[in-house]
Amino acid sequence: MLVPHLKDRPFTMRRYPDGAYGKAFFQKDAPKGMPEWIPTARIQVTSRDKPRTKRWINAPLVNDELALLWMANMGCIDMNAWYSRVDKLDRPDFVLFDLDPSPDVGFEETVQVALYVKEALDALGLASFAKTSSAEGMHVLVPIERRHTYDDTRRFSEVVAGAIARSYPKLATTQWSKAKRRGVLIDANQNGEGKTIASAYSVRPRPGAPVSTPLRWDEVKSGLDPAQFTMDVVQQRVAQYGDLFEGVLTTRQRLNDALKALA
DNA sequence: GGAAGTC
DNA sequence: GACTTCCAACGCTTC
DNA sequence: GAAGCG
Repeated sequence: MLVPHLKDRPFTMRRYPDGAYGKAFFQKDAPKGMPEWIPTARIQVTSRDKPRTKRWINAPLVNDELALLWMANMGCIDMNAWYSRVDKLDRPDFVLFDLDPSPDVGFEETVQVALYVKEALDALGLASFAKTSSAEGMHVLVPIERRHTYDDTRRFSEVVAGAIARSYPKLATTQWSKAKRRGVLIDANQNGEGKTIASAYSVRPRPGAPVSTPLRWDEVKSGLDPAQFTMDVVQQRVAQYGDLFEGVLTTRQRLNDALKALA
């Protein structure tokens, strides 16, 4: 279920060599010694040194279960990949609404904001898909045609997030600075080239090992508990429902009309 | 966890 | 030989 | 414009 959501996307390894609670580090350039049967994409990324330079890296592509197993064996727990695929790196497959509760609110409020996001997207005629992200957060994905740029998707999510924050100021915010933030952050800034998201069905390195779990929208309601989605529970869900995120990979929607309606 | 750089 | 460091980087605010 | 930060 997991592999299709990683297929052909530059994969950023997040390794926990000392286990889920030890020090972790990111590694986007394929380590030497990675077997040749794991394909790579030669891509250019910006480095963080003072004069921002571009450098070429070999990004691993987790395209089958054996590659996924190899990553797990390298200490990867959450599986992080780009929003776009290697054949069109600058065209993301979806817009992400990353919902992150501040310390003053919890999952209950996050669920409510997720419903507001869906409501707004429904009004724009856009189908969306929800999953738990970590212990407290939610991800709402809007699959799109590969015609829009990351700049398009970021501006779109900014507009939608801003509208929701203004409509529900007690509950939702776009305030970046943590000190001034109250309520659930709708983080539009997570839409950008080179940014990654923990995929559907990723296990999180947290107590209880919760899984980022695709949900039916009718499950997104008061009382939903993200901690209930343990690995065995999610395996049962997959057996019962199949991949609730299949639509993310198959739905193609145009943002233009929605953007126009907002302009 | 492992390579590479520093003493 | 032992110890340390490196394995990412966006776009906002701030100075 | 560089640096700090979530």
